[in-house]
Amino acid sequence: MPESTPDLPNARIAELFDELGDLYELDGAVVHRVMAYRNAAKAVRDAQRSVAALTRAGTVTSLPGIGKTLEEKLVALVQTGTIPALDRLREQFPPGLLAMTRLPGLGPKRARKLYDELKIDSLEALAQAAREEKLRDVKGFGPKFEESVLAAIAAGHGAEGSRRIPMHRALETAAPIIEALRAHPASDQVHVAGSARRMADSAKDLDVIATASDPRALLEAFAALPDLQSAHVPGDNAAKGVTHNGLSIDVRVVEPDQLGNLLQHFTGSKMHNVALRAASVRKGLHISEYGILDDATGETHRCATEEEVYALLGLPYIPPELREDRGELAFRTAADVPVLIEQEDLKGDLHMHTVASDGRGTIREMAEAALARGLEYIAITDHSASHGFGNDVSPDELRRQIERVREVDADLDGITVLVGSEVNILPDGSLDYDDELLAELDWVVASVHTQFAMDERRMTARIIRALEHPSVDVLGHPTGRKIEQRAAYALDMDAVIDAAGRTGTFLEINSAPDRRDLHDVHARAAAALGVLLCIDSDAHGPEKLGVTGWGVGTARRAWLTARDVANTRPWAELDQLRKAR
DNA sequence: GCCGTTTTCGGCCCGACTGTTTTCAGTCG
Repeated sequence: MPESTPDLPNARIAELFDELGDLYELDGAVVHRVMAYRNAAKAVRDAQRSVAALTRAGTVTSLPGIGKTLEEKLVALVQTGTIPALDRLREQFPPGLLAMTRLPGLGPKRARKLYDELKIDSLEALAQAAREEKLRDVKGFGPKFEESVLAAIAAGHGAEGSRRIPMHRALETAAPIIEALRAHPASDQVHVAGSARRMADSAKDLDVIATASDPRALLEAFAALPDLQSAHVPGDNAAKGVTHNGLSIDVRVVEPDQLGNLLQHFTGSKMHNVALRAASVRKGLHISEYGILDDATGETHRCATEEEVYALLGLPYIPPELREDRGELAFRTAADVPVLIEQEDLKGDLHMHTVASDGRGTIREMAEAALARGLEYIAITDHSASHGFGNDVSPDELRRQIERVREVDADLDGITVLVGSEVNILPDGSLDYDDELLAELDWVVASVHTQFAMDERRMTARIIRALEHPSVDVLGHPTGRKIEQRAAYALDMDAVIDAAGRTGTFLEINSAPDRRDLHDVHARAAAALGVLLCIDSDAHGPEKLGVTGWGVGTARRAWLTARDVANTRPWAELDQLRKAR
């Protein structure tokens, strides 16, 4: 029997559409055709079900931005594993040309010109030509360009995978800078906008919007900060700096009566703004970062707050985390906007480690820290026996751990301390403690920690088998991805979500800031099918319990309310909701 | 290439900066 080929993941299909867009752009296609591919890539990336499956079912044109032509390309992709137009374009344009377009200041039009006139088809060839001062011979290029191109290549621009950094790292880097801006006597309001405000996974750069009594003084003070490796203040309302670890920070100072316009504009996302403007043009309103121009009156309205911006456009306030053009523009009144979960809604934390495995705190230290944070209950879930890092918790050791947890629980008032484990899901889907021992635990997280390279069919079967185990309460970090570091393992998430719903198993939103796994698209899909999520810290020390803010950020991006998250409930109530043991 | 309170063609978001121009296209956010 022929091995069934697993479906291409949506993320992969989206990459192919993005690549098609890039290649058509090099090919000189009209911008709107290129945009159509980029829109389609976004639609695929945001789709909550398998796009390959939708294609087979003949319903893929129900996705926004997928029409007849793109459906044909998807059909070819699903049936043959390839898109003829993509193969043709790849033959026509060497991959180095795409790398060139990733350099700042060099886009597809100019890259194509260099390719046509000087046969330059790679970063290396480009640098060589710049050094030999040959680029200036091409009309539209000059010595300045040769200089900047060499600097950009030397700085590592254009290289694959060097473009985004995980959001928590960006904010750690920026924190002292933001603090300095807030503390400066000339500053009034200082807001972080951009992807950071939307709680995205990663950042390309950071946008800061401020109001100030003396804008110039604030910008000069920013540029002089020792945290910056270089800075540039081109005028009285903006500055750009680069930190020593390469993070770009853009600061804009604005009049207070335009703060709403600028904050809205620079919070994005780009796709949200594009869609918002397109919808507003139909009402005779033109949005820019400076105000809203009304065709009817010829007046430009300045807005001090974002609430005013959205109100003028006939929309309720849209929380930043929802501004991704994933349906939020359909809201008509405030009642349509989901009441998003907040960190304060979390009553418990059901995944954390102690010195028994690879954590740094004791059971008591973790419990006291959780109590101080206002949590009503926690589960101590050290790694299981076969883990291979930290201390292995043998079955006997786990029995002793149960006793230790019971003692702390009895000893501490105001918090319930549950005993659990983060059990490994072995390659065949079995767990590495026996069923009797697992049944003694209050709470079981099951996670994959080995053999990530398994093919999709086997990995999906492996995880579903674990979900079917009567003692497994929640699937830990369901996809294994690490932001900008490690891809998710091959997994049929539709099938996993279905199995979670069928077995009554929860799915975790692991809050470790380099994981945030499940990520928002899948978390939203799970909640839409009634599967409950658990937002856990996976803390390896008492000071890390607060990372649930990252998980909550992901949950908010997934449109989740407190009801969608299991551990917003008191323990007694949650206990009733989980599968029968 | 998509899509329809501008419905099957002709639109498709907005403004600033840059380097190279002598009036602007390309690029960026």
